Order: sequence, then structure tokens, then C-alpha cells
Amino acid sequence: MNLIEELRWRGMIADIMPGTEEQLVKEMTTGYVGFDPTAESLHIGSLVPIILLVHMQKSGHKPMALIGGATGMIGDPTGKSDERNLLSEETLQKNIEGIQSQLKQFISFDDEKPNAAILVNNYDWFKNISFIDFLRDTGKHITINYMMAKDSVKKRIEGENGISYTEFAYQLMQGYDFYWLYKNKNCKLQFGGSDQWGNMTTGSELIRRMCGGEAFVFTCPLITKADGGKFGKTEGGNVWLSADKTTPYQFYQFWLNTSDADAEKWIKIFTFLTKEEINSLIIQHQQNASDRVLQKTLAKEVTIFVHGENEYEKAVETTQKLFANANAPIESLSVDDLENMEGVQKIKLDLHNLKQGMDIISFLADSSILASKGEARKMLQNGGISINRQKISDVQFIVQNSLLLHQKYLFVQKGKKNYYLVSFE
RNA sequence: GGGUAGAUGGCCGAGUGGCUAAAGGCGGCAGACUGUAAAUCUGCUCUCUUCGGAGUACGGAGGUUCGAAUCCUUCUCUGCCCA
Repeated sequence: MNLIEELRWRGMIADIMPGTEEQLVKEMTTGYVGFDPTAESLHIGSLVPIILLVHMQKSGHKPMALIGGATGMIGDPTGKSDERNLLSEETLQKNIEGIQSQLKQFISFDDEKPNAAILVNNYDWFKNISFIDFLRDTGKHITINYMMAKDSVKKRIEGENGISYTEFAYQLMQGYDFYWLYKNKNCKLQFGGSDQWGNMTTGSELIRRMCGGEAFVFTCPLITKADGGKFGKTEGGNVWLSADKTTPYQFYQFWLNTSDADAEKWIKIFTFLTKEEINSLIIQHQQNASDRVLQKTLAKEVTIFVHGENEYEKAVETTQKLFANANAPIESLSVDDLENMEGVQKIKLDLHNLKQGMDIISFLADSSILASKGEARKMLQNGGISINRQKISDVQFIVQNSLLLHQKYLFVQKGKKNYYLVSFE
């Protein structure tokens, strides 16, 4: 199966320029995808481009990751209704370094292989181009009419807040990237999310007009959720690839909580399982949806891909203790169990607090499980708090020594999925 | 430069002197149901609170008034039209 066929059955091709498949069949092709250095760590939104790079490499082509050090200073207007704030150079630098080190984890940059991945930063070529040069050499080739016809620009021109010249120029910069890579790195392919189609075709147009070359693009559908929500968001905000920002347990949980409607689609996109494996999982799932085979496999594969086997096993173990045995008496958890569960936030309080007993509201606020006493009260009244798996709804409840597990711990739940282990010392 | 329409809570959007911490929707949180789902239903959603209240808030600054998101002055920003 060639690359495009492979991506097609996985539902990863949204738009593709005629001739792309032929080019990929003809020879080893260098293809690139861009990463925006808008944050220090990549989040799961960037997982799709990463996976595309991996597929490229697997099928024998040469993947290239471009970090938008220069374009990040301008801001892509795509999908934005408002002008963006510019990032400081310092922040950008930090972000670029963070992203670079993460990418190395997923694709092989080993120079030995002919199709080793390459990492480039467009700041390296943009820093030497003067404004005048750019206008004369590049701007001259593309008409404003052409640029304005792009959806991303059109929406902003028709929208309420307009678009600055700076952001308008963005597509020309991205286009130039493609041209530069074509010229200097023999890169003939660009891919990315389907919202990037406009920016990407500007690049291939530039290549045609500036040097008569032929370069191709294809896009991958943007990941959407069946319920219309934003992909990659959870209670705590973004789901990051870095374990410091999103623990492997939380990461695992994110995928495990995939809805049925999304699971079939996502398992094709986010895992490298074969067509046969996936089809058989889908059949299993249809027969008995409550087993959630699709979700479990998806979560497993992606967690291993990002965090490795060890972290995956720990995440599963914690998951079992927290959920599979959720009705088991709390005493069944040993000190080791309590101390080693990853998805549980650990809080220490002074044992003296308990001498006279502590009212539940102060306890929740002081331990910073809730941000304030007012919030603690509301959460209690809503029935959202459990201590040692017993729901507490009495606002007057007093926390006492006698409640402590192993003479030391309180196991607190806020809602269904937030766990805290408070130890008194 | 001239004209004109705007700026309201995370977002959208109503409100045009007191009944307004500000309708409604979205989003978020929690509960019920369940499969740790989806859909649905219910409650909460400016901050703090001794749950009695208190404080801050309708682009910024001044003013009128017993009282302003609402009226006046001025500044800033944005859209659109004309030059």
C-alpha cells in the first residue's frame, strides 16, 4: 500500500492536489509540515501532523518538520476572528527549543538512513531577507486578488475586526517557506490540516511562478468531535504531550473517554494498527459497546506512542484502582496503592489541624481542593464531594482523626474524575 | 480628513436613568441516568463570605443626578461609507 492509499483508508486525506500520488510513487519525496511555536510544548492537536510525518518515514519518504520561528512572529490569521497578540522573541525561542526536543521523540533523525527526518526553522532564512527584497522577489509574483480569495483572509475581510497587513502577509511567508525548501532542500510536498489548504497552495503557486517548478500538497481533515466540542480540550484545558503538563494518567484518561461516535474515526488516525486489526476491533465494539474495546485500544496505543509502555501500565493500574473497583471499600487500598497512584493529586496538611476536628468547608479550602470557602460550600451542596468514597453533602460536617485511612490519609473526590490524597503529618 | 455605527460578564448577545450582578444562548463545573460514554434532564457559573451580607463590574477619564451600563464632555480602539 502506498502512502496515499494508506492515509486514505485511515480517513486522513481531506484535499489532495492532482499528481501528488504519482509523485510519491515515482521517487523518494521530501515532504514537510509546519509547527507553530505558540506554546512551549506540543499538544495533541499536533499529534496528527506528527503521525503524518511518521507515516511518511515508514513508507520510505523523507519527512521534514518546519518550526515557524519567523512565521510565529507574524501570526497565522487562519481560523482566527481577531488579530492576534504577537509573541515576544524570548517566548518564541523557548517554545522552539521545547518543540524541537519533543519532535525528536517521534521521528528518526538518524543521519545514517537516506530518509532521515530533517528539522528546519524558517527564521534561519527569513532573518536575512530584507523587506525590500521580499517585496521585489516574492510579493511581485502573487496578486492581492489571489491572496484575498483565500477563505482565511476572506473571512477576516468580511468579518467585524478586519485584518492587519501583517497577518495578511502571513500566507506569503508560508508560501515562501515552501519555495525555499523546494529550492534548497528538494522538498516537493507540503501537508497539514485542511485549514491550511489556502496557505499551502499559495506555496505551490509561488514555486510554479518563481521557478516553474512543480510541488504538491495534501491536507488532513481537522479532528472534530461528534458533539461539536473542541478536540483536545478537557477539564484542565489542553491535553499536552509533555508529561509535566499532562500526566500520562490524564493523557490515558483523555483517550479512554472518547465517545463511541469518535472512537472509530480516531483509532484509524491516531494509531498505527493495521486495517485488519482495526476492523476486527470495530466489530467487537459493535457487538458489545460497553466493553469499550475501541477506546481502550486507542488509549493504549496513543499513550504508548507518546509516553512509552511503562507509563501506560501505570496509568492502567491507577485507572483500575480508581474506577474499576470504585465501589470497593476504601480500606482495600493499601498505603502503597494510595501513595503510588498517579492520577491523584497529593496534598499535605498539618496533623494539628485535626486535633479539634476541622469543618469540611475550611478543610476543602485550606487543602486548596477548592479555591475558596464559597466554592467549597457550593460544591458540597451540589453533591460533588466524597471523602473516602462516602458522599458528603452536609455543610457542617467535621473532619476528624477517626476518618483517617492508615492513620494518615484522606481520599477526597471532587466530581467523578478528580482525586486528591490528603496526608496528615 | 469628513460622515456613520459600535465597544456589555470566558464568548455571542439583550438592556437605553432606580425593579440590574445585568435577560437569553453558547461554553464551563456539578448531580441524575449510564459504559469513567453520547443524548437527555436538573442545579451552579464576577470575587470573598461568619451564608446575614460585603466588594468589584458594562472600553478609559471626568461630569450631571438622591441614584448611571443607560444622560453629557473628552480620550482610546474597531467596523463601514466618502475624500
